[in-house]
Amino acid sequence: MKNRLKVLRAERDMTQADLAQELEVSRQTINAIEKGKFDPSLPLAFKMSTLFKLPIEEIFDNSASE
Amino acid sequence: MKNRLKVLRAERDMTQADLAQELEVSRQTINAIEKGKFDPSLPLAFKMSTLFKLPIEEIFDNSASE
DNA sequence: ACTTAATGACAAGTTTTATTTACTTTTTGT
DNA sequence: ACAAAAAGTAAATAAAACTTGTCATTAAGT
Repeated sequence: MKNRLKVLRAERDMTQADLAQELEVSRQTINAIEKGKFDPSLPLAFKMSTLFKLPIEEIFDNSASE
Repeated sequence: MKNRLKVLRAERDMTQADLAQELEVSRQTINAIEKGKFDPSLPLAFKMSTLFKLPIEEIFDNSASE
């Protein structure tokens, strides 16, 4: 599934490690999600939503369900 | 995590089995999610969102992060 | 050019948890 | 009261999220 994490990080001048720390996951997890290797759990998605103050739908793009 | 699945089903006069079939999961999965036993995967959450034509945030309630 | 920080990738393992299968209980309709 | 449908639950399996560790590549700063 595609996502806008990279951009959202950039807008806030955050590194993958920064984001990982705030979300309490490993840096590799952020990297993997960012690269579309797998999807976050729903709770983690909500955590991102809260952090970025954006609805999940504006962070993740489910079109074509990849 | 709490959710409004039961109500959303009722509004559409759908049974757990009906919903399960539409989402291509087992009926027990729907039941378990509905009862808050666990959360759906993000892809399944999106599928529900599409089916009910509602944002994920209006189906699932993450407040208090239970 | 050199050094460091940041990202990307990946294997392998762990662990959580989503999902299924099977069985029981409750509800609903007649 | 009975039968059938719907909902609930438990145990087991399957799947996938997530970690740790490591290394290679790219970007940024001095």
